[in-house]
Amino acid sequence: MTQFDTTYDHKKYEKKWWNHWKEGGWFHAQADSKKPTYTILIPPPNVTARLHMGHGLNNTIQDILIRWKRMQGFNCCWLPGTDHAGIATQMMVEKSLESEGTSRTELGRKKFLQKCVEWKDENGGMIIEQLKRLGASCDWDREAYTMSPQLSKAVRQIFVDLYSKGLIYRGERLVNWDPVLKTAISDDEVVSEEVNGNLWYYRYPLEGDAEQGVVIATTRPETMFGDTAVAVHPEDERYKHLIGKNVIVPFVNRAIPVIADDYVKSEYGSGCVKITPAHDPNDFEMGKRHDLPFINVMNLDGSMNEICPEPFQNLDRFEARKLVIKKLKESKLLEKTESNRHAVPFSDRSKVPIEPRLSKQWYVKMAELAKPAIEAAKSKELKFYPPSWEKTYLHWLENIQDWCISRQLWWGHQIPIWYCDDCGEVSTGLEDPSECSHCQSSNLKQDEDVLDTWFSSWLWPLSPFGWPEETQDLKTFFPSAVLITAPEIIYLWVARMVMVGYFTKGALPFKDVYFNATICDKQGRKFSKTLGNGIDPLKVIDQFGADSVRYTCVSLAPLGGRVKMAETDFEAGNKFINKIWNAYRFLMGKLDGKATVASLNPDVLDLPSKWLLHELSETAKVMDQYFDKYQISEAVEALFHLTWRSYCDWGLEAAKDALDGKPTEQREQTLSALVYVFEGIMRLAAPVMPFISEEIWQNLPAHPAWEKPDSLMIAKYPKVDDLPKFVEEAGQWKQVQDLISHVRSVRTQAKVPPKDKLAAFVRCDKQFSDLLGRCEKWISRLAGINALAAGEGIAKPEKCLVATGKGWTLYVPVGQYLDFEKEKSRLEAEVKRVERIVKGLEGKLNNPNFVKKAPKEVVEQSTAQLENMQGQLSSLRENLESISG
RNA sequence: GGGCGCAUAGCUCAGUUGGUUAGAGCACUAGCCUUACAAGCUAGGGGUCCUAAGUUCGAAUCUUAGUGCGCCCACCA
Repeated sequence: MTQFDTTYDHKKYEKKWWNHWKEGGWFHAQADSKKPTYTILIPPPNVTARLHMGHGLNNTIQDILIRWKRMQGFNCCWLPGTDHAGIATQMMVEKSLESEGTSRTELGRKKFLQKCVEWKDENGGMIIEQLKRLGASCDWDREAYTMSPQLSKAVRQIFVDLYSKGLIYRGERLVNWDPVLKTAISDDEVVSEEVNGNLWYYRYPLEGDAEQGVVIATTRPETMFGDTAVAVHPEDERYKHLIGKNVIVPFVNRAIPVIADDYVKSEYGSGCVKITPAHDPNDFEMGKRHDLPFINVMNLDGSMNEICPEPFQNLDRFEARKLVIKKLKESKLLEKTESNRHAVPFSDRSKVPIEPRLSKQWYVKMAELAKPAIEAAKSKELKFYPPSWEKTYLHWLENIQDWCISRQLWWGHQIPIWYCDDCGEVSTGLEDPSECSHCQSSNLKQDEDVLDTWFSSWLWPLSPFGWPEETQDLKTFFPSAVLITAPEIIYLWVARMVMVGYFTKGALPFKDVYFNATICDKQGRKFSKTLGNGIDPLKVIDQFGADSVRYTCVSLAPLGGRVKMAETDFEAGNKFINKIWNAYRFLMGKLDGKATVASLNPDVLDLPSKWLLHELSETAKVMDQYFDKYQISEAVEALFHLTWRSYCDWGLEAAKDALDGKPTEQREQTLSALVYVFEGIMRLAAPVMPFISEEIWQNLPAHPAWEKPDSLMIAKYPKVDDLPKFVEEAGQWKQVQDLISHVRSVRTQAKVPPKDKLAAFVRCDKQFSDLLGRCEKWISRLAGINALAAGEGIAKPEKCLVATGKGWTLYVPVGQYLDFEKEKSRLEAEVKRVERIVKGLEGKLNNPNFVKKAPKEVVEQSTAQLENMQGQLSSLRENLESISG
């Protein structure tokens, strides 16, 4: 006993078993294996990322499924890797350059990219090491990276394939222009801030009749030189008569049409809005809808350009705004000024408002690609867990917009497009072209932009396995089994992988998509850096151990949805681990150094042992069912119940009787059953809690019914068909358990000291009294009974408490402890409860429609139940009368 | 504003095609240092299954409306 600590110390074992697994090579999947394949692709974290709780949950779920399938004999490949994360990495590197007193533009593109590579080598991929602490059994030999030569080659290939099929085109779009940095920035670098501004109302006179006109309302009067329409709601009575006519833009004296569009809100402002398609995202959309001209009125630095009239030219946009208002006042066109608080997009970098700017971008045509992806979901070939996400997925795909794949960054895959200075045409190809494919000129310039990071990660099911080459890896590991990811990226990533899967291979990249829960704090707020409400997984792994963290995460998290988590929750996992450890200590103590135990012999095994064995097989069955449906938290709960409630609370307690005695065959059999079931529990627990289960499993004596490979992670997962079952005996023991619970309850009610032994009398049929006779030693030990009498003719003794169950009435004489008043009120409440049930059942059975229409089994069940409850009721009444009288 | 979803014990949630007395974990209460574990054992209290109407022999479960909440997308000139 002394060789075991009273608590499990994870620090002693985690490193040890991790190394054992690594040395065993069991993480690695063979491409030429004869076993069935099971592949999961890790959602590649940003190479800049640090492990957070969301990763913790997401990867624990993946590891559980992988370990479960591996133990079931599958050739499991869990592909790890990272994403080059264009924006995030570039921002990190720029930050460090800033601290060195230099900048991206100063270094130039080539040197900057060099810096990015250096940064990645030094700081990147830390999350990969952190995943190992969690116990993630990834195929580490296959670790992939979206900027590696292999994956970059795949990106190039898919670009060229799509281009050659006419699915990539160049189009115009508004980008977020930073007038200080004179560069476009990504959406992620734009922060929206509330500012106090004004809403100005001013008049645009009607063409040919300056007396008439419309009053528009705007927050950005300086863009008026780029106006190409004025829009009103089609049903707005105030303006209906003007639709189709022209108004004059003041100062530039340009005629623009009044158009009708649903987008306009009659009740906002004046109900009339100026449209500047080149300087506002909504106006841009409307410009496209109505085929309006796009007029850019600004220079790259945000000053007004030559299109604007003389006094405004070269003024900064905010100076121009002031002057516009001044001039409008002078011209008596300004009607009124309202203060207006509204959101303005700011550049996160330079802290100035961004200016939407028209520019050429590359797009992927999505409509055709989406078709098979839609079909896959509709036909249920592609399934979502929980299924409610299917609608979201379909809604997006059915209204899909073309995908803008160019990003104004340097870090990433530079767009493989070359512009010819001579003929103006573009060239592309798998190799960098040395001459224009149209005019053979060598005056080529590559597009400055890079591809969206998702344009490389949508190939994740393919490129890490060697695509476009038809490698053995690709043949074996594509498609994967299930994708475990966060619902936020259903469009960005999930749907796109499906589309490219069909485009390249004509197949789904995965059949199941599981969305894990979002982790929140106890107030239901998402974990976020800015709130600082997150839990650091590494900290809790240090404190409680990886097994505790894994167990707690999945037990708290239902499929989908949200999980409210606090650091104290991990104590629950820790308690469970400790319980397992102590069961192990107890068992090892009783085994007394034995290296092996006897084979199970059903002829000798006692009733509680058979029940426990049966519980194991039942749990193995339901856990498989839950895992199959990705209901991890339910599966883990079943494991908890088996371990704690069944094995420890009942199994070990009942076994003490045999274990305390001399070394008989009975004792050997009880030990055999305990070892067998405990090993079964370790195997069931291995996917969830790999470290403690491995430590224990390695030390358990060999049981003839379990094989013993080099590691639990490659041992056979318990299969319900192979496990012993004792349906009848299990049912019998459950009846005994029920009786024991009632005796304990009665004792507590009478406040009988736990150490005092009592007698018990049970009125029941012969079958049940025989059963009780066989179980007397356990009833005695577990219920504190020193004399048991059971049978049909048992009379009610004096001064006793009574309890009823299915087919039996229990009398426990409690003598001095009996409090008549209390017992009377308890019995009255009990009688009332049973009466209510009886009444309900009678009502049901007296209803001719019920008897006529309900299924036969339901009617029979109700009849039998009524009989049972009536029996209980009469026993209770009898006792109540005797106590009252 | 558009789309989707949720509402069951104090909290987090199960409840499988409508059918036993609606369950679990945590929390709470009481009694126990019973030699594996006080990070424990035993027992217990606690629910008009959001509201209203409907379908049905029968509704937590199905339908409709209302209320409250959440998520995603788009955001107001």
